[in-house]
Amino acid sequence: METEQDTLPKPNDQPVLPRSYQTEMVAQAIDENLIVCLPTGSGKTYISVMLIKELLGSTNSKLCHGGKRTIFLVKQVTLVHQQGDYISMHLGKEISVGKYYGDMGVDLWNKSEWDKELETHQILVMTAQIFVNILDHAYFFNLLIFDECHHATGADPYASVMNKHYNNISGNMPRILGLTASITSRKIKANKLEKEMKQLESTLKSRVESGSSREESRRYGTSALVKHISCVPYESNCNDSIKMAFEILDQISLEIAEHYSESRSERDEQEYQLSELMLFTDYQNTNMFNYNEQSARYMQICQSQSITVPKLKRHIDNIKHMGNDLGLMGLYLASLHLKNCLKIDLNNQLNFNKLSSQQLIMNVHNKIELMTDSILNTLVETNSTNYRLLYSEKVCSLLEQIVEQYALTLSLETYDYSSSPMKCIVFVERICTAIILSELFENVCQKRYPEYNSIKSKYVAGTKSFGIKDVMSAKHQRQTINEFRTGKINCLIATAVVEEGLDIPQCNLVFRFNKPNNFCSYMQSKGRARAKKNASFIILMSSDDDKALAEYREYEEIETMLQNEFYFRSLSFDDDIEDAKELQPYVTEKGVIIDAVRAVRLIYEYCAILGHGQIFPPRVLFHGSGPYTCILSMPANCPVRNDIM
DNA sequence: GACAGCAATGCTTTATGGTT
DNA sequence: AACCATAAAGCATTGCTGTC
Repeated sequence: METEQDTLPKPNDQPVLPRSYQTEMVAQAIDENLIVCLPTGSGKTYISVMLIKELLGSTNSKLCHGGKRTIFLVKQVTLVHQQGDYISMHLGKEISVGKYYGDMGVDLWNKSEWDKELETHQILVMTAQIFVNILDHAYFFNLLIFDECHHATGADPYASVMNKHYNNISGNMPRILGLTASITSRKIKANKLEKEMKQLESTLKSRVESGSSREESRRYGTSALVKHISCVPYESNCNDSIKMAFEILDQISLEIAEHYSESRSERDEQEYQLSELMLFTDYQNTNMFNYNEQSARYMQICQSQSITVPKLKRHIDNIKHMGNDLGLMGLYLASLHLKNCLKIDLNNQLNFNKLSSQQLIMNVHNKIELMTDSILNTLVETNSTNYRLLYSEKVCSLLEQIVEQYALTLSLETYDYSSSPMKCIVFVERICTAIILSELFENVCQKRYPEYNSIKSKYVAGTKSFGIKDVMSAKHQRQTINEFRTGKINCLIATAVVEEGLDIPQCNLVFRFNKPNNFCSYMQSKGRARAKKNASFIILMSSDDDKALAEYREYEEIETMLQNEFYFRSLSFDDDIEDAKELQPYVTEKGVIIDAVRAVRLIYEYCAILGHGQIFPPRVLFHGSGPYTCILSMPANCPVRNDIM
């Protein structure tokens, strides 16, 4: 995620110099609880490292002498390692960082074991759930960092940490730092952003600070070129025989639904009978036999329904979806999957099911087999050169774009990249899309069209899924991503797993094949596109889908709002305004009014331009409470050398 | 007073994750 | 591997409101 490109410790690691907005953020975080809102890739984790360093003082003494500890909370287990290593690397050897997650059996630990851990480690990285568990032991913490803090909503462990334990405590409240790129994970309208932001602020008892209105952080954030490509939906392109295949699928779907509702009414009846029977059962003698029999029958029906039939329906829906999204080839590959699946089912699980379900499955299997082997197969064979029929326009333009970009990258490439010059990610919504699309690529690239041969693709998806079964263990995931990092693969097809958590290298080409589910998702996937030069973020959408277009526009609006929001907010809503009002705004000869808040901002911007923030941050010191004086020390490379009063 | 259209609500499906 | 939880989209239902 937003660790820098060199997350893996390298031998020639150069010391990272803080950028001015980072220093500024840290300076503010020392004084108040803060939610840092910066785009992916701008070094949020480094800000937390700096803050940990600043507040290290209170973690030095032993627990019994009033020593406190720093907690870094993350959402996922993989992030425990990733962020833990990052922090540990930047803090140096003398600071001890502990890592904790559920698999270690920490839940079984008692207080004395935790005492030991807290005594030996000053910084503890863990998943939020574990922190909730140990909070009962009443330890003291100086600093609480929430990684990806936009998750702090509803009943999330993040929120429950704040709500349950830090609601009424005023004296021993730790300093809180939230890190996020997107404020909210919900899908929201631009005009609701304000509300969400307030909500998050009140949950974390912090203030949102997004330094991204300044030039410098923007430079380090994502600067990908955004491109929208609208494609004609596949249905309008296909011919009658393909439509027929879809009709068969519809029919099967209908049959399943019928069967389902039929047996559901049967189940309802059984349930009714069962409940009737229960009223008259004395649970001791004669009626017991009836009751047992009835309930056994009921269970059987429940089981046969709940396991196979809805699954089958989902499968069919998936296939239809594939067909519409990817084209004939996708339809063919997907139904091949189902055919094999059903064959296995027929061999294994048959005895579990009721007779009518058996027949249904058999029936569906036959139809699918017929469709796959005779209709689709011949269609694919006879149209083997007809691009437009085999693949949907979305797939076509995806391929075209990749090839185009590949050529471009090759022509621009300098010598420093020994591995693959191109790294490309395609984000899809469903796991099955990822599977089928990668098969499709393989098909296209290796067999039919050698000009696409340079594309080597694999997919990454979550471990748990329904529908098309294809085990994707965490180990397998890591392995695939490693291959991607080293350049063995140059095109990764991924679901939302990759958006958060997994450590993905920078890419110069990122696609949204399906639309993102929410704003957070949009930001994360966009944040993946940040190569040194010529990174593109390409959105594919269907041309008849006005809603999707509106959604993207909405996201872009929110994005710019996030960059500017902070400035407007501090003028109109924050309690800063009271302080600011006390100071007379400065008016230039031309009549431009600069008030206190704006002035501070201007100074920081000026400094950013001056030294790219790597020399010294400006320091502002306030004295007194009523009419106070302010000492401003400018950076060393500023022409104004003396302190300004 | 009847009917159409829009907003709020609830249910299901599709993802993800963590823990046992 | 199975279970739980969350979030959001899509769809259907309900209820309100405005118009004829």
